[in-house]
This record gives sequence, structure tokens and C-alpha cells, in this order.
Amino acid sequence: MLKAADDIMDQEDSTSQSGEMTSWDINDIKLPQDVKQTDWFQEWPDSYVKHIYSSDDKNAQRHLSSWAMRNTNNHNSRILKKSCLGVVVCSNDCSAADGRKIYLRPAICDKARQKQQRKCCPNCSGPLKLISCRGHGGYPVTNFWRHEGPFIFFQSKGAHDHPRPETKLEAEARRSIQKAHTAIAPISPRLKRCREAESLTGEMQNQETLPLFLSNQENYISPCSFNGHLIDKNPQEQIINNCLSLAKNYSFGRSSYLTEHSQDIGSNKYYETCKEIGSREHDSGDLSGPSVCNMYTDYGEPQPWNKNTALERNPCTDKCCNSSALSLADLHCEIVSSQNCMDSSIQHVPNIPPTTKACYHPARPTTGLSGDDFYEGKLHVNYNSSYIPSSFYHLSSEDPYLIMNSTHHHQQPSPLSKGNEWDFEEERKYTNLDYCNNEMFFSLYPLR
DNA sequence: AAGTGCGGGTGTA
DNA sequence: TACACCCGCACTT
Repeated sequence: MLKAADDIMDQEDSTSQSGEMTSWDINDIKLPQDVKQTDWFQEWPDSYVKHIYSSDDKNAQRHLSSWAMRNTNNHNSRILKKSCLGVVVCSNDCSAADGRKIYLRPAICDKARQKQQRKCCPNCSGPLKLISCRGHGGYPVTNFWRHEGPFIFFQSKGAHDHPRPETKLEAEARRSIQKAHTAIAPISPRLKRCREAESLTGEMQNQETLPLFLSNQENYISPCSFNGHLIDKNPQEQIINNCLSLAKNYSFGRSSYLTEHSQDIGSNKYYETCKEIGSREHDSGDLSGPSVCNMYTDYGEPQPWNKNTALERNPCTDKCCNSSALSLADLHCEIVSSQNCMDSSIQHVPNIPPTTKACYHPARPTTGLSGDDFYEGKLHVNYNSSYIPSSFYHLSSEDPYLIMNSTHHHQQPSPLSKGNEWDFEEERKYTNLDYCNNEMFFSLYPLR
């Protein structure tokens, strides 16, 4: 049955994302060698798809997926096989205040997953349950990875029949948040138990429990440096620093503009506004803070469970933008208190509505940020050509991202700018915006 | 602690 | 034979 289904799907899916013929199967003795174009990494591969990634693609190297995939032994050391674990939901089918359901990421480790299912729902404290994936003839969807020369071949079999769990990043982020929160605020044993559950499972994907770490600056009172160096080293500030680090990694680029004008993303208006912001900050002469590059990409096709995807880009044009140059220096933040950091000053930004699909441009160039950086949440630092806060472009509207709500902006001189002057045109040159035109959405949202 | 990859082993169709 | 799945181990994060 599975074989028959696969055969049908293979026939239907004759081309890959980049247009390469996919008349191959992961089990073929010989895979295509004359691949002219590799695919962009797919964060949410679904259905019977095949992709050919460059062996330089870090995400592909690590066989990453935002689905919760566990290793499956297929007794073939040349082909790595992974199967989907599904999604963890609340047995009570509870909803958050905003109506959204709880979709937690199953722990990959068997032991951790068992432990996870003994915990309670972070929303209603009800029991959690694991919805197994049965999208491949009643069995879990399987992903196959095979490294062949300069390429990494990927094949997915089956269509996920369950909602998307939170991403690994989100799960990790919330674990950290929860640890911080737990450390800051003493809690009741019951609440503690639930928070432990949240730490294990990641919290629900809703606006109540995925907080924004950095709030309006008006609320801040005590400063801390934030480029890996804390001014104060007391535990509370350590926690705050962690909190901010997460925000740094996950939230940059979620500017208020982006949030408020998501419908403009990808438009000339968006581009011009971003440019204007850059110019305004330059004019202000405030070059002490970081510059943040917002790059919105959304090349994914609507998914059954969520209509937006991230990290799905076209590689053919990406190279033209991969030398983006921006600087990110110290992030100076001010914090009212640890509690405010975690609670009152925390803000959620609504999901970017489906209107962002308006910027779906399969053949358009995007950023030079690799998906790898998204997963790692680290910076691209290449003083030859780039210095990029790299997690910024993960702007999948599905995810309850953390957004930096910044009303004051700093700007750090680009290593490639002339002296201390902000030269957007120069920046644009280095970032190949002329090539990318307005496909690369570029904004500067320094933080104070 | 959890994630990841590998590989031995078993059960089923 | 192919596939799913369990388990333990080693290594990484």
C-alpha cells in the first residue's frame, strides 16, 4: 500500500522546488549528478516531495525539520531515515484566550517524550496527549536524507495528518523562558509542575505564553549591556540576559512596522519605509546601537495546517544577496524588573496574517541568510562581506514570534560603510539590493 | 537533559 | 525482503 502510494506520488511530483527533475528515488543506486539548481531548505516539508540541497546547506547537513522527526533505523547507513512523531495536544482540547489550540512539540528522545506526556497542559493543566502522525498509509510520515557528492537529496513520504507542532526553536526558547520565569517568581507546587511540563514540552503556541522579552523602552529602568557581556552578574540579571538573548535570537526583525504593516511586506512601500528608517536613524547620529536587518521571506505554499511557511526560498537568486552587510553591535536594553521582563512588559505580536502571502515570489531573490542561522539563532559574521543578524528572516506568520517593540533606535555603522556615516546606498550596494530590488526586505530596527 | 546518528535486534506483512 | 519500531550506545548541544 505504501509502495503504491509512493509510486503515484512520485509520478505526480516530477519537479522539485527549483524546477529540477525529480524522477529519482532516494533508494536509487545512482542519483542525478547534473543538478543545475539546488533547492532552498524547506523547514516544513510535507506531502510527497523531493528536494536537492547543496551539501553546503547547513540545515540540510543537519537533516533539520520543524516537524518533530526522530531517527528511524532503516539499516542503511547511506540513507538516513526519520519518522514524524506527530504533535502533543491537550486532552481537554482546550483553547487559549485567543482561541488557538495547544500544539506542543513532541520530545524527540523517547524517555523525554514519555516524561512529557506525564505532564499537564500549560493552558488548562489537563493531561497532554500525543497525536501520532499517520500520514503515510497509517504510518508516520518519513523523511529520507542522502548525501551524494555536492548534493544532499531529500525525500518525504506521506502527508502530515496533524497540525504543526511548535518549532524546535520555539520549544527551546520557551524552555529557557520558563526556566527564567521559574527562577524569578516563586510558584506553587502545582504551577511548578505545570511549568516543568512547559519546560519539557514547550509551551502552547499562543500569545499568552510566548512572551516578548523586550518591551517598550518606557518601561525600562535599569540598563544592561547585551552583546554577550552583562554589566551585572547577579542571577536575576543573568536570567534577564538569557531572556534578552532569546529575544535577540528570535525576535529581531519583528519590528513594529513589520507587525503593523505586514500587508506591505514585499512591497516597494515596505522597502522604502525600511530605507527611510535607516536614513532617519542615520540622520539622528545615533550610531551606538545595533542595526537590525529585517528580511521577510515566505516562499512556502500553503500547508494543510498552516498557510505559511518559512525558510522556503529559491536559491537561484539567493546568491546575489548573500553578501549582505549590516552591523550589529551591542544591544543596550533597559529593564524595569525581572517580573516586568517576563510579564507586564512582555508583549505578543499577532501572527502576521495571511496577507503576507502577497509576497510569495518563488523565483525572487531573498537574503543571504542561511536557514542554518535561523536554526542556530546566531549571527552571520563575515567581515569580508557580511555581518548579519541572521535569524531575522524567519518570519513565518504561523509562529508566535517574539517581537521587539522598539520605539527608539540605534544604529551601528556598517563595517562597509564609510567611516561612521550610514550610507544606505552603500549598504544597498553591498547587500545587492539593486539585484534583489524590493524582494529583500530590509529594515533597520536597532534597539535601546 | 535532550537531541542526534548509528546499528543490533525483533515482529509483521 | 521491506518496513516499523525498540533499544542501547556514543557523541553533541
